Amino acid sequence: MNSFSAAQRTRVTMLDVAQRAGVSKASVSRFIGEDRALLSEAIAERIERAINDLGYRPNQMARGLKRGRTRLIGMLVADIRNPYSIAVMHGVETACRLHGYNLVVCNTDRNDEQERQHLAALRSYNIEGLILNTLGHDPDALLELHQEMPIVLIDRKVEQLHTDLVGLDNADAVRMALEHLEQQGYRDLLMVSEPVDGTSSRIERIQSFTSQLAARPALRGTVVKTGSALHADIQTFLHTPGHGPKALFCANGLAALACTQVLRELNCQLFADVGLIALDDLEWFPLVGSGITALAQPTQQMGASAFDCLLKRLSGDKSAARALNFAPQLIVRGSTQPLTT
Amino acid sequence: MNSFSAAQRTRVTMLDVAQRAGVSKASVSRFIGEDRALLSEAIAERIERAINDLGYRPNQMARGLKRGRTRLIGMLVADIRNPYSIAVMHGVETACRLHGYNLVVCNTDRNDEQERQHLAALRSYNIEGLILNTLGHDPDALLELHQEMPIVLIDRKVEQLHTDLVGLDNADAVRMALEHLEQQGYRDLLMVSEPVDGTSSRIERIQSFTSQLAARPALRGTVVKTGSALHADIQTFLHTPGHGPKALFCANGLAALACTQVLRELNCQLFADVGLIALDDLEWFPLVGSGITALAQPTQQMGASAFDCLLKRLSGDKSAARALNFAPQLIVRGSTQPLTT
DNA sequence: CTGTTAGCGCCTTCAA
DNA sequence: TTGAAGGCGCTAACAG
Repeated sequence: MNSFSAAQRTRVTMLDVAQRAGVSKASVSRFIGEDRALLSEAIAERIERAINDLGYRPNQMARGLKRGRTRLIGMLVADIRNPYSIAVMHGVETACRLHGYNLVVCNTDRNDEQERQHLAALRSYNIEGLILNTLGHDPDALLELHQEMPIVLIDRKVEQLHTDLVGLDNADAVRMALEHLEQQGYRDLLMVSEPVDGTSSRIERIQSFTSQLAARPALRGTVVKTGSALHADIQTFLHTPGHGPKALFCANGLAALACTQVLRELNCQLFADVGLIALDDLEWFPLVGSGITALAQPTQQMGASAFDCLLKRLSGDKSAARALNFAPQLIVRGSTQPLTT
Repeated sequence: MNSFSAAQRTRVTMLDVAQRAGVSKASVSRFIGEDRALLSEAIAERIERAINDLGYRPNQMARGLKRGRTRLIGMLVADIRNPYSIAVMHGVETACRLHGYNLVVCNTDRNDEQERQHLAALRSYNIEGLILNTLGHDPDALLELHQEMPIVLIDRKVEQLHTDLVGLDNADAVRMALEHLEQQGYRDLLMVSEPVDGTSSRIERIQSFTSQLAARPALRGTVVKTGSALHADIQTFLHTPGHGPKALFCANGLAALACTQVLRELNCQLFADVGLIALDDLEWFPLVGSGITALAQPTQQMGASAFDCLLKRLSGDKSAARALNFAPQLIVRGSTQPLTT
């Protein structure tokens, strides 16, 4: 028994307030809830004073237990060290605060077992809704969870899980990238993606790349994955006499990081030897070489939208699941300067 | 009344399990709690089966209400977009999971009002302990909170709040930076810090810089702050004929970002014209110019330690508050290559 | 308008 | 070893 658990037991409760104000608990409850209008001036004032004197704060656990409303939103993130996740989370968090919700964030570190554990935990805290950036390796668990609460998927679809989805318009993003690269004079492209592993956004980006290339006869392109072979893949790409000026298309921020590292290892002139465009925009993009051209996702807005979806569902919206596909914004920097060749 | 709140009301409860297993709630409670040893094999098995059949998950809210133990840890972060915060948070989160705790993260965006709101919210959820990276503008509120729960400060001290502190050994970090810069041949230094604003770690770094310079007669140095004047300050520094080779000392990651931007705007050769060392190590440091030399904080470890402190306090440790000052690790890159002049 | 009365889901004596 | 009963702090009928 330490001083803290003792102190906790002694926290001022609704009963304390009621007694001090000389009213019933119900009145206090009305005061702190939505029925304040029902109270007389006099009583309301006494309660208010008592609350302030005692420093009373309602216990959300107890409220939640009774009403089934915890005002808690869960967010499960596959990789919290991905700046994209942080940016979205920031948007969610802001929206939560604006609406009186709080956010419980769990990071799975791309680990299935951790995802399982965290989902169980979130459920046990009676979160009202879940924002989910999942590996999707266990759709059944998610389906079951969806029986109990609204879910919004972020960035990645899950087979058979028909929930709202907030993500990027991947086809359009790829279109913008290809169009820009072609305009600037690049002809020979290498798309670099993280390993797919069932991630829908990665699949969509790669498929869009492949299919749209077919519609742009001026361009040639290949796809490779990040990992130990990346160094060799990029080297091969650069040294194979090609179809014309070469550029890399990085499918997300981490791929951009990996590619930039490799280009430096290969002693490339950044970015005179090879162009580069990246999906996602990171704070250091302007600083590397002549700057990295980016397709920035409106992450803040996406986070806010995700929360909005949840809120709508929580207030009874039962319409069909929607997919919100946001458009990225092209930010041109030195890595795709028009070629003068 | 929507399908979700309805579903929630229907979630399987301890009573359901008890009935299905043909035992009392008390036995189920013992099974899921720490008294499983008291149960007979037969009953334990029946309960276990019932739990699995029904997919029962104990409701943490109810448990918390009864026992005062919510297994919830709060973490308040001043700026979630600072990679340092993320890294520490990642350490905390991992430690939490290992010990069966969950983490509620709040971001104040460096805003006092948001800090106040978030602290109130965390308190209302009966978190058991708090990891705090605060602006420290309202010590009284924190003192009061500390009556109720253990607090561990991260990076920043708060006057009169005598809690455990996890941070960097700032004096030693500055010593390492100065020693390295001097060894590499730099003589004229400019320290760039974010505006102090009462932040203890910033104050300590600046004070250490000033006082340690006095003990190194070979060096000269000045201190400036990030902000709109930074461009001019750095320009002046670079163009003032000086005491010898020049280098910047960035007091944290954000200062490093700001400085690198300015150096590019000034068309500096990164980093032939001027040296640079930064406190904090960011993923893009190797990619800029010849690479940025860093003093990396052991963030993961710091996060884990913070949680450890909390755990100790929660289990009754009442010893005097400790300050855990970690040492950074020097990572030499191109920005401080030995000068050959 | 206000108070009384039942619980929300769980844990914890206290008996059996 | 097990069960019954009371209550954690709060809300939601129901009376008055």
